[in-house]
Amino acid sequence: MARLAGVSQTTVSLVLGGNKQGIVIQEATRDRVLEAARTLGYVPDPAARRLAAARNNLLGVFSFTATFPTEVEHSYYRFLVGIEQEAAARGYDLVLFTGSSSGGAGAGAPGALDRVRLADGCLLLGRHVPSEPLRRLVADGFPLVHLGRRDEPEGLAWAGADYAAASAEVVEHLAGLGHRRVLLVREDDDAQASADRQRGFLDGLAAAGLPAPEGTVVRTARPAAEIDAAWLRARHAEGVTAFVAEETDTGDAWRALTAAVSGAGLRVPEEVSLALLGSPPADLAGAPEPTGFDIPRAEMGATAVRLLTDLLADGHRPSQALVTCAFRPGSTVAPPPRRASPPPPRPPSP
Amino acid sequence: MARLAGVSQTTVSLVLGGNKQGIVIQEATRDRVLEAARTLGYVPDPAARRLAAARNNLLGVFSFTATFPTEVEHSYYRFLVGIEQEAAARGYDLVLFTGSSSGGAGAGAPGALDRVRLADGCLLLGRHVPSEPLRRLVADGFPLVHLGRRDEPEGLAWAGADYAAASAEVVEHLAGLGHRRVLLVREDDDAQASADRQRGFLDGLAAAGLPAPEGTVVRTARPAAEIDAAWLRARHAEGVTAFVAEETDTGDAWRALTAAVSGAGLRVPEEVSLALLGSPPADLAGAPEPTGFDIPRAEMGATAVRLLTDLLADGHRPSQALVTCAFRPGSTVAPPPRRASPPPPRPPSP
DNA sequence: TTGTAAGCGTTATCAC
DNA sequence: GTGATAACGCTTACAA
Repeated sequence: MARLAGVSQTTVSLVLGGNKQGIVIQEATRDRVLEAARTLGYVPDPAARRLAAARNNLLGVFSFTATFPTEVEHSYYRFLVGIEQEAAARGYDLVLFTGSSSGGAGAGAPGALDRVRLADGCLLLGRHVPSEPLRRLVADGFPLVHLGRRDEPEGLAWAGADYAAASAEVVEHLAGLGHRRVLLVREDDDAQASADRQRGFLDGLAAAGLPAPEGTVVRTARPAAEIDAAWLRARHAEGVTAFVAEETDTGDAWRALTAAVSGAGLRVPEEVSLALLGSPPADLAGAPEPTGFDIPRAEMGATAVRLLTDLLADGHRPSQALVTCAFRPGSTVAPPPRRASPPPPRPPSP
Repeated sequence: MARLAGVSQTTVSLVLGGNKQGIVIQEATRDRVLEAARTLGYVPDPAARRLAAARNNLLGVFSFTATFPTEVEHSYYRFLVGIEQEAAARGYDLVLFTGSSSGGAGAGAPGALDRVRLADGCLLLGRHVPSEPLRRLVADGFPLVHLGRRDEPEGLAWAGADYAAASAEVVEHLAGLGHRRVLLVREDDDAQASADRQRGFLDGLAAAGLPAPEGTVVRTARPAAEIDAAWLRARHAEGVTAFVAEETDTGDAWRALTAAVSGAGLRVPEEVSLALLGSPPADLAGAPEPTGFDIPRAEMGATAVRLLTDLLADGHRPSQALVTCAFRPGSTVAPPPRRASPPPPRPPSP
């Protein structure tokens, strides 16, 4: 203990700790403590600190899949960039709770989530955060911020991307170019992110005064199998001039779409326009840049940290923040070819 | 407290905690405690248990550059993959010290390194870890493991890649193919990793019975400027048939080399062979795969964690581990063209 | 301005 | 087997 190096324990705590009480300490004493601490390399024990004061300047990061999966592009890397920066700027260190990594106790393990109580507050990552343990944490008033929209446990704070607005913007861009029939290809799951995109897509259609007949939104669990050249040619023949895919974990929807178009022998963007609600998968890095929007992951991470530290500081009630996604012009969209403006007279095949 | 719900505190701890002592507890009591805990939604406070147990199951990760730079390829990502997995498997959480991120206190800030003491032990990342603060930590017996070889403070444990052996292997591969004159292009710094590669390179030359005349190792601080088409043509004219570059943070050496070769109008591998001691930069992903070796970063991370937890567990003295790098055949190496086998008769330009 | 003492919620060591 | 009781290292009234 640094107390050996001069003064008393209280003083040490006052000097090294926040000294929220505004107690005045002699410059000399202060320096003596600092000096001693440096000499001994003394650091207050976070656990003890947290136990006594309920605060230790540690922010937790908990994800229900490995935080660092083998494949970079499937990871939370971009989020962490922002999280780390913002946390550092605010004087917090990060605790990565590994509860859910393969080999670990597993996210389902009872108490896995409870470990986050070691930190002052915690960031939650991932689509599939189990509700039950979460609910208790929230009920206990433990400061939590989820990365991504999440309505589930009421009162949970979150920082999400405004997929809806960005998706609407893409659709309106398409409409402005003259497209009248636009299709959305999405995953067949219930993720909030997918739902938001679909809502934005439909809103965009509505805003542009375009109809959204049956079949405008295509849900598929296996894009590679269902979205093929024949399918695409059929839709194109029906008068569809633009296809929109959502970004998925695997990027399969977009991959299937581009493959189908080239399989159908159609040129992009001269004959068909393609848009992607998110970023393209890494392995398509060489291909022409898709029109769509970028998910501001780093900014979302930073925003989440800001939300969390605000929560910690003034005990405000949990709030939520929507971060704007930047429109990406890309080069896969153009005005539709003349003949396709109105739906062709030939009756659509059932 | 669950003690209200039946029995005593000790019993609760025994039931809910690990019960390492192997103490036997009545089934009935046990159930009563479990039941009560569930009813009250009671969860042992992790901070308290860690305080009492004098261990907090936290492994530190400290780097002197931001742990998550904006560009993925410049990051410690691959290391973290292994670190996270192994830590999780062993029941440890990770503390990411943000001390060195932009916006933070800065790595140079006094006491920045001392903060790691809040963890049970710490992993050190990065080439340029300052020695002085480190030395004290080591002297105090704080469990530390450096990622990468490091002789500096005696008694520091490390987990490194066997660059020397892998580099030698690459050179011998080249020699086996018939190359007699091979050059190494390396950075002009004093990193251990560079030194190891150079040593392995020279060892490989020696093992193959090849000479290493002056100029065999080219040190350059600005590869892009010095390694150009003219330079390469000159070396080639002198009889050099293979060029080896080390992997650097920026990948510049390799990038310069490949650019110089194509600038000189030489075909790879028909006219010149190229090898890379490490992995190619991400932006060259589309190019033919360089012959060389892969740095087993994830495995290094996992090994480091293993070393560290061993240190924690049985208090063994710090040890070091060398992880083998896998040879990567690639497609940038082939036997040298006939005429170049012996150095050409024409005198080398000075 | 500085020191004293009482917890914070567990775990560990003993008697019972 | 189970229950007191003393740490664990710190913060925070409160006393000096």
